[in-house]
Amino acid sequence: MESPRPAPRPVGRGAKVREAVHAATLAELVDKGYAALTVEGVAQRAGVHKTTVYRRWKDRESLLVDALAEHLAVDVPVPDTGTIEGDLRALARSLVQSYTSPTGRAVLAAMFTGAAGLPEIAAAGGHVFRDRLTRAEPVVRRAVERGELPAGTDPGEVLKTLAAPVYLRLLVTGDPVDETTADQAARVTLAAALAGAFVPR
Amino acid sequence: MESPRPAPRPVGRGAKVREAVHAATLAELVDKGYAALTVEGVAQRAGVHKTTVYRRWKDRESLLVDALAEHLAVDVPVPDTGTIEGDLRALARSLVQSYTSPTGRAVLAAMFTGAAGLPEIAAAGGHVFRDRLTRAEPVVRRAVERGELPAGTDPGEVLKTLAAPVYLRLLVTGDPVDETTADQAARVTLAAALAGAFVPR
DNA sequence: AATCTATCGCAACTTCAAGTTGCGATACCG
DNA sequence: CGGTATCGCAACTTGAAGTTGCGATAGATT
Repeated sequence: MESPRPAPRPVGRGAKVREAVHAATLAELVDKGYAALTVEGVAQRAGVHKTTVYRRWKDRESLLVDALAEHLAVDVPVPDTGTIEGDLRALARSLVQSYTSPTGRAVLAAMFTGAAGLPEIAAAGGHVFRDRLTRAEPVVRRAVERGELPAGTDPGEVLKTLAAPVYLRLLVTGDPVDETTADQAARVTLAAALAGAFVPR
Repeated sequence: MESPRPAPRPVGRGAKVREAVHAATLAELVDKGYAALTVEGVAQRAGVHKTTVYRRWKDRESLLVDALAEHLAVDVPVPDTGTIEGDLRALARSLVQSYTSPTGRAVLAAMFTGAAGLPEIAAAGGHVFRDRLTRAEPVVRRAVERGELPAGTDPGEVLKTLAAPVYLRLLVTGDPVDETTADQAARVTLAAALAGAFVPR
């Protein structure tokens, strides 16, 4: 019990600045892309001076990591439709949806195709993926318990197979991605799972 | 029949310079990565002056595109083992192998995770993928003709499904990629194909 | 309402790589 | 052995990253 105010003045005008800069960062990411994103541009869009940005964030990378982390800090609900087919479809469609908005595309590009050599951002991307995958694993486990899928089916492998075609199109081929893509991914994954292709030999 | 020498002096010492700069570009890509790749660094490693590089290539992007294109201009043999299972396995293993060398990783990173906002490089990456996919389509068609796979099976979808897990691990999750990954991808793809999951509804 | 203090705006600065230019030197081709 | 294209070299411009010191401002405290 040193002082009655452990936080001297953590929230003042600073909160608004922080928010404005985050929003401006994502907006610039959408407009210009990662390579052409400049701190001065972000600052101007946020109605803030460049030095203010550098006082709150160490460098451009820290700013990016912070903005992306905040944008990704949304809880994605895990479906439970009662059948594995419905759940896989819902998961795939949810994945597609999160990357079809302009902001979603920009965030994806920044995480996986923009930040080469920036370990923190790449790590953040991998972490987000792993986290969502872990949270979705019960979908597969429930299906195994219901007897829909063979015992021993590896949840992680199933979900990676579900997500892989979506990321392939987004990052590699550049093909359009829509609900059809999601449904086809679910169809393929379900067929393979039913055939026991995800049970370790 | 204007002049007996349509090419005044296209190949002189220039060829050696070109080769040296290409090699140095890939080497720097491996050592420093795309973000930290500087034209001056490439020039020094190639034993050449910076201006010489700029005389042959318009800018850093052109240099990258050229070096990557040359590195990727190798004909990948299309397998024909007699069974679709053997062919899929061979294709997947070949894909894995091409990205497990240090140079392979560096090239992959430059194409898909390094050159955001550099349309030419991204387009080159997509083009390479599409080309190899087209050249591998006969593998699926032969399997359909042999009666191994259902009639109407979409070759492109099969091959994308085969490649997708490999790219997912390389670009998104960062999981290790080896023959096991390739074999599992082939296993899953084959199971789905046998179940008719690649026949348009 | 007056004041105190952390935060912000501003301008000037350093550093570094991209890309350019002009000129002198050199290596290749005939 | 001479001619010409190519290369080395040095000096330059440009633009963004990141830094520093000082004066101005807004928020919380009394």
